[in-house]
Amino acid sequence: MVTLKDVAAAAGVSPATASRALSGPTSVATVGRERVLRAAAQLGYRVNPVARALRSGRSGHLGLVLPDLANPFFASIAKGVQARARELGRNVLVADTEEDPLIELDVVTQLREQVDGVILCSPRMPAEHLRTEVGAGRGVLVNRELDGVPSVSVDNADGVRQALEHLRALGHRTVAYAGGPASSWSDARRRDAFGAVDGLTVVDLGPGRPVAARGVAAADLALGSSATAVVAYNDLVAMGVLEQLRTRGVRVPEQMSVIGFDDVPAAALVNPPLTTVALPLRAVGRRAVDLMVAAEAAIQPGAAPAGPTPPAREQLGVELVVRGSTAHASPAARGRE
Amino acid sequence: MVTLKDVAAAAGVSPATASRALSGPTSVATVGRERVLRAAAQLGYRVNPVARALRSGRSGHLGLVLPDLANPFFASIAKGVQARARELGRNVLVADTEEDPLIELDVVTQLREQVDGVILCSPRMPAEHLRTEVGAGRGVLVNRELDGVPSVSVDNADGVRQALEHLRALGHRTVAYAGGPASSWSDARRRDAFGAVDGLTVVDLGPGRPVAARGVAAADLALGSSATAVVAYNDLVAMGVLEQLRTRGVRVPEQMSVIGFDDVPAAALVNPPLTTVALPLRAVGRRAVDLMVAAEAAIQPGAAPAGPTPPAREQLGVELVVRGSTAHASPAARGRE
DNA sequence: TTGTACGCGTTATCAT
DNA sequence: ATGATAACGCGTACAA
Repeated sequence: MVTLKDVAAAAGVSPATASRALSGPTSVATVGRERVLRAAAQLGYRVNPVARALRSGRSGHLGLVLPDLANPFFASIAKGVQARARELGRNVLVADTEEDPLIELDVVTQLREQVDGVILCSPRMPAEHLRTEVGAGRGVLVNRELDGVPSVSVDNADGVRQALEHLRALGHRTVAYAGGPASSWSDARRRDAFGAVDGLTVVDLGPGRPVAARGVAAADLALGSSATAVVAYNDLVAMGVLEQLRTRGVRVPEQMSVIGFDDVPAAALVNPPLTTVALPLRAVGRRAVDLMVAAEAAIQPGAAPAGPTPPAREQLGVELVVRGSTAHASPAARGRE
Repeated sequence: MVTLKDVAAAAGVSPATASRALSGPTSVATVGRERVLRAAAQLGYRVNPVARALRSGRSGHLGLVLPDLANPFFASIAKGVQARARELGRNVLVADTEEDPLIELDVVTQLREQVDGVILCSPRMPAEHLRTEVGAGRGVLVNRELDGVPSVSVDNADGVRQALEHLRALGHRTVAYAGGPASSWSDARRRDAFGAVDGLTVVDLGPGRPVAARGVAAADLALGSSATAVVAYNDLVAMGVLEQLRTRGVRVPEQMSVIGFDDVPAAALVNPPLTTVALPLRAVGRRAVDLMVAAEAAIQPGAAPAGPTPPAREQLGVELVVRGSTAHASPAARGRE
């Protein structure tokens, strides 16, 4: 293993100078810097990140905590985080909480000390824990907002608005909402948005787990109402709705329209292809990384302490993708019951 | 930050004794150990992993390199790796290579120095690079085997056998195979297995990218042959086949049977539900971690150097999950052309 | 069994 | 601009 000392010796300077030449844009004589860089390349020197971390207190690692890696929703975010982190030359420590708030707290506590900052996806833990764990520039929230903590989320309200606008233009007048988990921050935002439309009657199918089975149950509830369209919490639930409607002999979209959220890859593969609100998940992940490094930077230097920039709270735009699961509300549909 | 020195002071012992009391089962007086442990708990002491890493040369981190986090196949493996690592109190550094062999090599090189060992999923890089990068107990291969490197994979041949056995029992005599990437180690194993059956004619649809679009093309090829069933490289390809058959007005499974590989979550949600060879991906991830820590352990102590255990090469069992996309080969099917 | 002292590789401080 | 020196927190050889 070739160390900084070796490089310094080869370049005929002190380790301190070698460090400066390699590390930062600090003041180093151009000529000396040249010699150091050449010596380093010559010897194949690579800095020891552990030693640097011990001395500087910053490992360069980012933490990513999410409820379920196998959920394509979080996988997409993770992918965005990965990509951006790689561009920035930083590594990512990933932890899966299995959707368990206790594991979540545990994992964050443990991870926090190994990384410079942690990106927390759809955290289920209560606000007070959240603030103590990732407050003070040590974390970024995704899909959740909290005073004093930077966050990036999607414009849930606009997604709902677009979906309802689309349905209304198709002649629908009564729409059912198959909501998500009661503890979901995103679901709460969407529910608010549902209340804000006029010209449409909304049937609340209640909260539920974000899985296909919940969609199966929701479909029957929707059939029992006068709704001609169902908006689901996410694509998985929407697929459950689709499946049950088929089982019941109800044709989609002729007799019932269905809209999902997320636009996971499978959404385009089901029959009929799912109309859904596409969320820019990769971009969410990328932005989260950017906010995280910005927050780190804001900690370090003696930046204007009087007016510290308030934590950024970003909201990314969403877009309705119209596929085959929505159509005009037909007389046949209304005549169904 | 409370350090070991603080604990030692509080317990009235030297840092060395405190270290011994906390670290290993080394010789420490029972009474002193008690005092140290209590002081540590009292002060909320937590070892600094970075300092420990610098001293010991081992970070406790595991590296996980995979082609695509958004691919449910790899996401499942990652999930298994996560879970097992957590049980063992180890963290996981994940890197996504975007299916690019160049990025893969780059990422592995860079990650290798930050972790104790790296788990390499479905590596696309050539064998010689592989051996230099992860040889000598520094890595574990998943879905690829190589002399001298521990690995864990699934029993591809048996999966093919089960699928063909199932089809033969249903009366099929000619089966098409929509293979995967030419560079895929798994695909090569499956191809071998196809050649080893008798009583069945196999139509090779050639290699292709493991995406739905490839399945669409493969479906047309299959229809142009005398095959009454299609086996696909993975579920995504199988879903593409399903989609195109529907477009062509060919009923599944009545006129054509379809079998996938992997059993991703979406496989049960398509119409008809996909019969597929389920791979124990979570278990694969877990075993990979176990092999990795075993390999580390084999490096450390002065274990029998004469007979070093040959690198483990594990193969996990697979299971055909029969759903709705396979049925008896019918006269109607044969009369189609 | 316990304490002292040193080193892991790097960077920050303080002189010069 | 550069060099000597200390320190980050921990583990361990050596001495007691």
